[in-house]
Amino acid sequence: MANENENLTVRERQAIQTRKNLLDAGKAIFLENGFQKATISQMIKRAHTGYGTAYVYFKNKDDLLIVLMEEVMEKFYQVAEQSFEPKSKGEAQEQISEQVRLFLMLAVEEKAMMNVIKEAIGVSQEVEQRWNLIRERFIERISVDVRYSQKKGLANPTFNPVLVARGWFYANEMFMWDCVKGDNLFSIDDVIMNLTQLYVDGLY
Amino acid sequence: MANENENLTVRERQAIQTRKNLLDAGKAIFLENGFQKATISQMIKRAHTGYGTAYVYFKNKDDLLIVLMEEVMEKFYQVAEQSFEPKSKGEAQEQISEQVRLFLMLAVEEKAMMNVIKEAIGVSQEVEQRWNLIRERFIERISVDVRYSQKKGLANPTFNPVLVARGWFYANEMFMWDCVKGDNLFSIDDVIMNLTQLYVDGLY
Amino acid sequence: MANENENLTVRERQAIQTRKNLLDAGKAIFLENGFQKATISQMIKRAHTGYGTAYVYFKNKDDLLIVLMEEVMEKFYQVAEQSFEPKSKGEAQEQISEQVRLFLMLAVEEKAMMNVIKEAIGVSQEVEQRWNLIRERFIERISVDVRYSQKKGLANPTFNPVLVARGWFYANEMFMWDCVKGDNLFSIDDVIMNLTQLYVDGLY
Amino acid sequence: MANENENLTVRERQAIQTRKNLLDAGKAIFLENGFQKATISQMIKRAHTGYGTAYVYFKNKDDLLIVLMEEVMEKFYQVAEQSFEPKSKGEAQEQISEQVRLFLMLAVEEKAMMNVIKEAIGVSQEVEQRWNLIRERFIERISVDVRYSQKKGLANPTFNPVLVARGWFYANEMFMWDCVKGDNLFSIDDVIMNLTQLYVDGLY
DNA sequence: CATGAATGAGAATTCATTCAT
DNA sequence: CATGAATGAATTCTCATTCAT
Repeated sequence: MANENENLTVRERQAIQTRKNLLDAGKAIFLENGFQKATISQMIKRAHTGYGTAYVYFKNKDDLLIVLMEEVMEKFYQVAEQSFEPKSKGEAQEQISEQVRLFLMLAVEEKAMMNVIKEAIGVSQEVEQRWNLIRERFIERISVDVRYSQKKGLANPTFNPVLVARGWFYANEMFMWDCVKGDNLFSIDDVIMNLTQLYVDGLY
Repeated sequence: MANENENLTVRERQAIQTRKNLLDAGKAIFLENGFQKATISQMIKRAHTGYGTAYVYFKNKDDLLIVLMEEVMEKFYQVAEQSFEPKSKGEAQEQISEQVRLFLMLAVEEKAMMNVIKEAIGVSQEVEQRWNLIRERFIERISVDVRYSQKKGLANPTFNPVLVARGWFYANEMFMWDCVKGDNLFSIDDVIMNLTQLYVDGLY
Repeated sequence: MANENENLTVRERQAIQTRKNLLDAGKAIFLENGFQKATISQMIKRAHTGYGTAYVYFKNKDDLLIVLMEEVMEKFYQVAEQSFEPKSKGEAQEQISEQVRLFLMLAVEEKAMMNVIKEAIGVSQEVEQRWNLIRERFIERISVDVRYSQKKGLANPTFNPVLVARGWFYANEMFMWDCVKGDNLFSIDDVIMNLTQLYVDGLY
Repeated sequence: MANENENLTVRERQAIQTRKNLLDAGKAIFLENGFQKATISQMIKRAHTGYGTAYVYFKNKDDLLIVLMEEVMEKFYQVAEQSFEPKSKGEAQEQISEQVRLFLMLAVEEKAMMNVIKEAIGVSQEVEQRWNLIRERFIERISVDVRYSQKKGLANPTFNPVLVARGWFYANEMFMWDCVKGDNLFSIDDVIMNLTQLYVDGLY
């Protein structure tokens, strides 16, 4: 506990704090202005650091957002990582349904940040690449679940798990962006029900 | 003499030609440099017109791309507009499969232009909005097909046609961007087969 | 018809004027602040043009200075281009002496600008290259004179005209920079006398 | 000799080593990147020292280069300091010729470093001043030689030794920079021969 | 002796767009 | 219908140097 800090010199602790200040300030500025309009100037001003300091810790604006993005996505990973060991089609549907709900809810909770991220994905090569990595991680996890269900004789074994996982995630991701955008044309529950049912009916 | 009419006609013809030159030059420049790096300068230079001329025909760079985009999407609309009146689940699967194939093939054919469009969607509000409109048009058309199948007793009537159509299109669209990106991890045929089967098995 | 031409000419005339304004302003700013400290901002401000305008006419600060430099060097070229057709060693010494005098006088006259140029040569690759070109032009001209004297039997024919011309110009150039620098340790007349005598005694 | 080090405390020895590391690293970095692109960062990294350490030993980047420059110039001084006591014009020409050869050869040997120095002279006031000092030292030495020859009745006594020495060194210096630049348009031997002959024929 | 976190000045530059001709 | 000279906003990112530890 206290040991952790004892291992660090005063200098190191200050450095960590400075980085954190920058991250916090960056997040606030991004949320206020969006990705493109946000400037490093604003951030260092709010973090009470010097101009060069930001560049000690982050290569540039994109880089800072990526760190923030990973932080947010951490929560999503936890949802994706949930154990999935259904014993029947019914159980599968229930669990998948629940996972989709958590996924969308999380997105809605982090709505503001997700919108910044979406903007950044379109604008910054680097951020887009990072998002693709994140996506692949989700798809990979879903593939495992599909394979599990196939092995257990619950899911149609003729499907290619990777392609199914990919298609399934794509639909979810796009609905997620819809939810985040805010002009909610549909109830989230309707989306979940229809989406899951179609998937489960098709796959299982 | 019919001089006046002929003069007007000549003028009109010149105008049409100028517009076409601009469009052709614009397309070439977009394909060479991508959306952001492309400049109006380059375009008017290649079209052998003056700076201001481009603005006679197009509101701005985004506007020019949108015209180009609509031109390309016209072909896609034709695929979407194909009659869909299956008499059995088998026929449905066959027809949907074929439609997906045409959709993806078209995208691959127009690969270069689709990549420019993708870039522009991320960067330009206007283009993004236009793309959303295009997307809605596709989804609308699919909804009609779903409803038809439900009415005919082929498709599960408990599904919300709009949500199903949307989810289905989202998956297709994302795979389309994958195909267009070029690092083809999967065979298009595998994608089509798995995607269609899952959809048809789930819906019908 | 004539009107159209006049309109075009008006435009062109304005453009030429704008360019001239920029050049004049640029020169003034360079003289006031030196090469490195001078900024395009200051120049456009003094020329009463917009920021972008400067970049319509000049690629960058270096480019603008090069134009100014060529303007100044034009006067030097005229000295170098003077006819040189001595009939005796005495005449040669007299003419060379006179040329060196004009060369150094000119440099002293344009002292301020020459100092800017010297600074720029050290700092900007482009300017340095341009200066090398200018130098070669002088050396080339001197070579011609040396060859003339050799042909006339006045100068020692065993010397390589190009190398002699180069060495001779180098010494002159360096003394020129000394004169321009201002801490005149020597009288210009002494420099001319000694330099020319050594050269003429050696070569003729 | 080894005593010198034995007299030093561990601390002092470490300090000397650190300084040497910095100097070596600095030289390597300068040679790799040129003067302007070289950064202190790179140097301290390669020398395995901390940021501040470099500033314990050197006032700044220019200062470090000056130390390196003096080291290189030391060899040149030795050439300049060679005894010069010719008994005839022939001997003078021979000795001067040899000195020029050594001078140019040395420059070519240290080509890489000389190029860095040239860049630095143009960019840094401090380095330029130091170079001027070095130059004066050479000129001073040559003046002594000229005076010696005049006293011995070998050289024309009407010449101002200081001005002759200066002109002579200027020509040599400039040819030296040419040799160092690398696009060798002339054979070094031709340069030496022509240059020396002109000088000796003129002066003696 | 050694360190390294923090600093901050500041000039260049682009290109879509306008509007007078 | 066509032109093209003029505009100008606004952020980036570097790196030598300092000084508290």
